[in-house]
Amino acid sequence: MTGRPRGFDTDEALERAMLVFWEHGYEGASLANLTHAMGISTTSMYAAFGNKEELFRKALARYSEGPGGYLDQALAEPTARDVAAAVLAGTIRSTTGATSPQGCLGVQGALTVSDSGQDVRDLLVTWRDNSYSRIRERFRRAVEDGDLPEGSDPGLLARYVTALAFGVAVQAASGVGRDELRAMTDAALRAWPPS
Amino acid sequence: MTGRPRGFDTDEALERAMLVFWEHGYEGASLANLTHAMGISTTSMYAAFGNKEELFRKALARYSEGPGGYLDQALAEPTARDVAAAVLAGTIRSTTGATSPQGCLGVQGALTVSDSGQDVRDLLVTWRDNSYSRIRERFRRAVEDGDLPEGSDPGLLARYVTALAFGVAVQAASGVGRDELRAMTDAALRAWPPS
DNA sequence: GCACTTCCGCAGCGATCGATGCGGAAGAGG
DNA sequence: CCTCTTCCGCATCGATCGCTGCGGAAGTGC
Repeated sequence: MTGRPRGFDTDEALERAMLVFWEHGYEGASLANLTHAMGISTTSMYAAFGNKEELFRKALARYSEGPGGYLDQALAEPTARDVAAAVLAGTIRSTTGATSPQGCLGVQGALTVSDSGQDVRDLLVTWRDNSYSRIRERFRRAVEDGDLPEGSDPGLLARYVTALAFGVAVQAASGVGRDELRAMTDAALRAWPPS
Repeated sequence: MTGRPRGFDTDEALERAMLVFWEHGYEGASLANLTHAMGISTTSMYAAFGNKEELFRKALARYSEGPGGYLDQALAEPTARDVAAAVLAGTIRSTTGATSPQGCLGVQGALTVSDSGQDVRDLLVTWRDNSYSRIRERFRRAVEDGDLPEGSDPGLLARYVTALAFGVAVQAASGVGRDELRAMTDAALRAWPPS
């Protein structure tokens, strides 16, 4: 038997949940907030997503492919400079959108947590480290290609780009505007690559 | 009449509370965590500090004068380059200490909050903006002094330094080591000032 | 020693946290 | 229409949240 079909759109509900987590963080978003925004009851949420932590994991995955999808495209840019520029431009666009929360879910989702939230904090630490590692590997390839000066440290350059990106995310979360951040990263990139 | 004197050291208790807020954030630190670390009962905490939010405000003030005190000294450096270098060095030292929590209280204390924590979030937004503004004013003076090239944008340079500092704070909170961050900021400063 | 003030441990406040059990409603297959 | 499966609104769970009233203990000034 097939049974009664679900009465709401799972993707739509997950999108709404992602936005709430993005704005309030994992622990700052209560189930009441989430289910209200998703338009479903707590029962339906548990049946469809498991529990709050699983919901967050799925929301983070959706974030990575949606608002955070610029990273994939940035890594495909032809030169290391273009990669750095695309990462920073994407970060600024995503963290200062007019129709979405300010800042980056991967940064502000769970930078600090209570004793019971350590798993989610670790998840985001891994998420940020994964972003760093992918950029570092891309720069390593750029060195091999002769695109970056011989002897360049891919790890150092990736730390630099991610530090700027995370710094942008913090400032965006504080309300700093898109144009001002863009002017700042433009200036930083004029001195690319740092040595 | 004088009455019975307080049975604990207020400064010591505030120091302990600051460390708990630093590690877990404002909302991630429960009263049970705080009072246990402070070694006092909730009653004593309320009598001495008012309530949780007031305790946080006092802890933040203590942080600004203690672990965050490097900013004052950095602004007194003779050149803009030295100011930038001292800000970044101080940030790294403070966010990667072996005996204190990783990261920066002003960043991770309340980057995102629940509905009831907006006041504390705004407090930290103001705290970060104040740091930015002081650096900007210092750079403005550096331009007047001829220490920075004519036409330099003090606001842009201050955004750059604070973005790096906040980026360092996020990475330190993720467990990135002191030496690696130091190498990164050293490289960034070799291209100072960005234009 | 006495009177008086303040401190602080205990117990518990109402509210909210994440998470569930129950049972009628709703839709699918025969 | 009937049966069976699934969905989901309602009520509520125990735990924890920030916070406070009570009252004995403790220390101070006379």
